[in-house]
Amino acid sequence: MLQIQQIKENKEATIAGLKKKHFKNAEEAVEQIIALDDKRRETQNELDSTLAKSNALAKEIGGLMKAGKKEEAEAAKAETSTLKTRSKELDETLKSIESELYEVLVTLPNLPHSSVPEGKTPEENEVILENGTIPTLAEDALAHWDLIKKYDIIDFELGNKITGAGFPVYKGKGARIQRALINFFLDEAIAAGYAEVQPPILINKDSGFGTGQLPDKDGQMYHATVDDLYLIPTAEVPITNLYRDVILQEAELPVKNAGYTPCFRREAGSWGAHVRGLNRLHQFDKVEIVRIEKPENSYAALEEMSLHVQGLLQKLELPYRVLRLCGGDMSFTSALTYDMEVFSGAQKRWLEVSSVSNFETYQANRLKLRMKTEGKSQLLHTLNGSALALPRILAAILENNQTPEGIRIPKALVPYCGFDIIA
RNA sequence: GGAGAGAUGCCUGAGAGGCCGAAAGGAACAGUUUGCUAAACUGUCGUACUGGUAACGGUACCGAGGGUUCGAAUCCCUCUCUCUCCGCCA
Repeated sequence: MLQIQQIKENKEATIAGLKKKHFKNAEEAVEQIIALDDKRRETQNELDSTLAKSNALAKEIGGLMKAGKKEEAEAAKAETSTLKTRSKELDETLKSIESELYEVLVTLPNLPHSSVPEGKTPEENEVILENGTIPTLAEDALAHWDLIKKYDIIDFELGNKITGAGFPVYKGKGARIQRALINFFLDEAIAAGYAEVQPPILINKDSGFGTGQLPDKDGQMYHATVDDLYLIPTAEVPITNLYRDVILQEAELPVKNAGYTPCFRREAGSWGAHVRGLNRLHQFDKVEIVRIEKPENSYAALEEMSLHVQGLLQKLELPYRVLRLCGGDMSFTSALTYDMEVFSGAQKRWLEVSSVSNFETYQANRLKLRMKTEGKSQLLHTLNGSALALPRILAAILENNQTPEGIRIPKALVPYCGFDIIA
């Protein structure tokens, strides 16, 4: 959520930023917010002074009662009733203005960082670097959805039976390589200074609001209605919400957390030709890194996170590229996002495996995540990134490393797997 | 799931209609002092909105939401959560 103060002080920049994000009616929304805020302030001032008067009167009455001046007390009592109705009215007006203001405010996306390229579609994202060699596979190279059948390591049919489409069953070396990847990613994160956390994978509504999944994206989450809980779409949600309503000491910063969780996404309406096999699932595994930073450090932290993710890809010997997302393709809440994509040799396409973002104060404002400096509290910056999501990594490993003898396991992963080939 | 108890500031904990934004202690921070990994003393020490250049004010918040009252942390109702005991159980 954007801060009203900021919108007011930087009206033109706000409108320009919203436009870069392809938000419609930017001017109208900003004008409306400013007008509503003025009205809110005016109403609150009147309410406060009305309440101040009746507080003073109440005190007076108390004094009169004690002094035994009953008649004077009664007279004063009569006076309070008009103040009371007035303050009730004002309170209702204030509440309705506040909720109206909130309704408009939450529709505004975060403003993009100045380095974010103009553009609307994924094609307009900026490729900022490419690393590794694109593998040259044999003509008859198999896509991962064929490889998993050939070696019997992941079973979609079985998952269909148990749950439904998009819930695969990992078997044998398939299951073991999953476990290896999770441990590998967590160990790397810990080595990079992240503290591991294991959060719940069901969250309540407040948490959904805190990171911005609610109210607009509730259709993307599985909802356990009996208890009104949601299955997490990413560990970002529970981990970031650990710091909801928290005021941190400066010395506690930066906060660096990492956590493995399964992630659940309904992916309503997004199934198509490009989502075969492991490319898109309803349930998948991911190690997420989350950071809370002082505003002046957040962009340095973002670069560090990007390098951390790249390091993982290098150790897994996967060819990758890094994109800086354009205004139109960025998420609602992000100020700057890097996407990491690996090249999937048999599908001959890039697959997004990580997304690292700086949200600046956008999440912190809703979370009420602050730091105290010199007696004043200020909002902090939040960042997160996948490090990494498993399915597409696995798809790329399987495809790129296929040989007539079987699938070679990247060296870095062998100690974790306990085998070096899937044959 | 059944029964009981409770929810107060960073923590412990008092407060039982007006003198309470809230005692006291601890923690933390600042200063003074003592020749030293510390003690003593003094001071500061919740959040948000809001008025004011500022000094300094106003309002709201004692789990959440309602109600009674001129006046509620305190009384009433609803909800949520926590703890203890019982039941069930990985």
